[in-house]
Amino acid sequence: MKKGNFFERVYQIVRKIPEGKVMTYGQIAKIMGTKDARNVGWALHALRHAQGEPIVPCHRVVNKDGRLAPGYAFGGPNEQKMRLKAEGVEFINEDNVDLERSLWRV
DNA sequence: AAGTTGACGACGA
DNA sequence: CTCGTCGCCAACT
Repeated sequence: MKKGNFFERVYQIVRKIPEGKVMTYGQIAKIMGTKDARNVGWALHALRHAQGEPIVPCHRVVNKDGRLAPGYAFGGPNEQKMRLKAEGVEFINEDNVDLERSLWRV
């Protein structure tokens, strides 16, 4: 049994998010069959200093507010917004993604 | 080894 | 709005 199963699962799911779509931590956690949304964020956090895995579009992962944690984003909340917009994700306002349109539904 | 923290979510008060 | 609590897992101290 592998131990990093949890993280790998998170990466696997996040990697398959198509452009112009986003997923929430809770959504990912639920897909994995757990309620551990905060560890999903932790898995992404780990990517910051260890991109050992293939490219993981962590900017497509948002919290329930439709945005990343203020200040903990890969390069700043502004970076996230700019990046998602560049992929075609619609924003409801300067800080919130239009989850109704851009939430990746399986 | 044991306790605390963390890119979260949801509900209650 | 803030505060507290539970859920669940890995990393950090």
